[in-house]
Amino acid sequence: MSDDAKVSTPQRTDDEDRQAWLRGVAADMARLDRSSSAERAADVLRRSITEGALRPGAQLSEIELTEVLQVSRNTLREAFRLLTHEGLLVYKLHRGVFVPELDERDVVDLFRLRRVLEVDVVRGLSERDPELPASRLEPLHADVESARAAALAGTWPAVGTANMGFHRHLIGLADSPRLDAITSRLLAELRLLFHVMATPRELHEPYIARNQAILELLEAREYEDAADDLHRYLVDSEKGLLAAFKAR
Amino acid sequence: MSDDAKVSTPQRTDDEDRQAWLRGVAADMARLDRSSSAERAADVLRRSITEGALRPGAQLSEIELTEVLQVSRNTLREAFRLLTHEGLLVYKLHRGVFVPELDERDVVDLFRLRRVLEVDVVRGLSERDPELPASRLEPLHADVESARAAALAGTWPAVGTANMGFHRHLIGLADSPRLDAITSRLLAELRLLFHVMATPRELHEPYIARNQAILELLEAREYEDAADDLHRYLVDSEKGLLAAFKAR
DNA sequence: CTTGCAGGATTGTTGAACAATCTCTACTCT
DNA sequence: AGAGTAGAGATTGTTCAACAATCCTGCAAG
Repeated sequence: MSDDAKVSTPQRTDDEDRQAWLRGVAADMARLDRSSSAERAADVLRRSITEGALRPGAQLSEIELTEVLQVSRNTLREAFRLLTHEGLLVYKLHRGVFVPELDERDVVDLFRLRRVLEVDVVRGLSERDPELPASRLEPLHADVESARAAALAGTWPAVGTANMGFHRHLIGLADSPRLDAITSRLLAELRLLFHVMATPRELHEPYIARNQAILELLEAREYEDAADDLHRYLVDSEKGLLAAFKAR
Repeated sequence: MSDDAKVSTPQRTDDEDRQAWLRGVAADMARLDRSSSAERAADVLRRSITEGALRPGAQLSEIELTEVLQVSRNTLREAFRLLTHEGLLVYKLHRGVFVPELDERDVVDLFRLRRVLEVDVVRGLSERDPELPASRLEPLHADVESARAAALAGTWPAVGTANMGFHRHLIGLADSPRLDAITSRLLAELRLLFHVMATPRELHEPYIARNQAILELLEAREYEDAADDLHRYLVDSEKGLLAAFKAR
C-alpha cells in the first residue's frame, strides 16, 4: 500500500486517487473490448426482453435473428448462452430458446432470496460504518431522483428501472462481487415478472417514497431500522406481485 | 408407483402420488437427454478441474482439447461457456480460458454468502417443520456416512466431497431452485480453493463430526441451535482456509 | 378420439477458413 | 550492453456451409 511518495501532498489521498483512476480505466477498457459480436447481440436481445418487446413464452428463432442481428448462428448461440445465464432465456433441447414464463412460485422463491440478501447487507453495514464514505450513497440518491422524475413523466417502466437500480446499488454497498452477480440475475428475473402487469403504476409508485425513506435511514446510520423497513418493503412488494398474478 | 386406482383409496393421496410420479418422470427425462456433446465435454473438464488434474492458473488450449475430447472447436467453446458460468473457468479475451486462481478476498466473499444463505435456510426450517418429512434428512445421513468412510480410508478429497454434499443437501431442504443454483456455484468455487492445501486432512477431518452434530440437532428440531452451530462451523472453516493461504 | 406415420422445419454439431490479437524472438539503435 | 521495436508464429474470435438428429404438423387408419 504505502509508497515512495516524495512529494509533500498527503500520500494517502494521492495514492488512493491514482488507484481509483486505474480501476476506472481498467473498467472502461473491459467494457470496450467486449467479446464484440456475441455480447453486442446479447445487449440487443436483453433490451428487447426487459422492455417487453419479447413477451414471456416467446420463442427466438435462430435463422430469423441471424438476419436481424447480422451475426452468424454460432455467435448468436453464444449470445443465447449469455442471456440464459442471466435468467432472461431458457433452453429447451432440440426445441430452441424461449423467454421464460415465471409463475407465483418463482415470485416466492425470488423474494425469499431478495429478503435474505438485501436485509443482511443493510444489517452488515453497521460493522463497517467507519470505512464507508458518504459518497457511496450517491448512486442511491440518483436512483431515487430519477424514479421521481420518471413518475412525474408517467413513464412507469422507467420508474421500475430506477427502483431496481436503487436495490442494485444498495447491494453494491457490500463490495461483494458474487453478491452483485446474484443480484443482477435476480433483478433480471424480476423484470420478467413485471410484464404480467397491464398497468405497472401501482406496482412501482408506492416504492419511490419507501426507497427514499430507507435511504434517509442509511444516511442517519440507523441501519437496524433501515433493515426492518427494507424487510417490510420486500414483503409488501411480493404481495403486490402475487396479487397481480391472481388478478391476471 | 401410483396407479389409476378406481378403488376406494382416498383420491387426494392418489392424485398427489400421480403428481409426484409425473414430476419424477419429467426429471428423469430431462436428465437423460442432456445437450450431449457440449455438456459431455463440460462433464469431463469439470471433473478434471474439481479433482485437481487442472491446477488453478492452468490454461486450456482449444486445439489440444478438441483432439482429446473429440468435439469440434465450436462445441468445445460452448462447454467452456458452461463451465465459465459455474465459476470453474475464466475467459481472458484473445488469450484463452484458464482455471481461476482465487485468493483470500474470494474466501471472505464466498463464506460471507455461505453464512447468510445456509444459516437462513436452517432458521427458516422451523416455520415449515410440519410439512418436512423425516425422509428429507436421509441424504444428509448418507453424506455424513460416506465422509466417515472416506476418512477411514484416508482419501481426504473424498471427505471434502461428502462434506460439500452435506451442505448442498442442507440447502436443498429450502426447496428453492435459485438457492440450489447459487449453492452449486459457490461450492464449485470452494473446490478450487481446496487445492491450495498440500495435505487436505486438517481442512476436512474436523468437520465430519460437526456435520453430524448439526444433523442431530436438525432431527431433534432444535433449529436455532443448529443454525448457531452452523454459523460457528462456517466461521471456523473460513479461518482454516485463510490460515492455509498464509502458510502457503 | 386416439394412434401411427410421413414430410418439413428447426436445432445440434462439425470442419474449414479467415481476421484479429497476443506472445516471443531477434534485431536495431543509442 | 540494455531498451525499445518490428515481425513471425501461434492462438483465439467469428463466419460460413453442410449434414445429422430431433421436434412439430397434418393426415390417414384403426
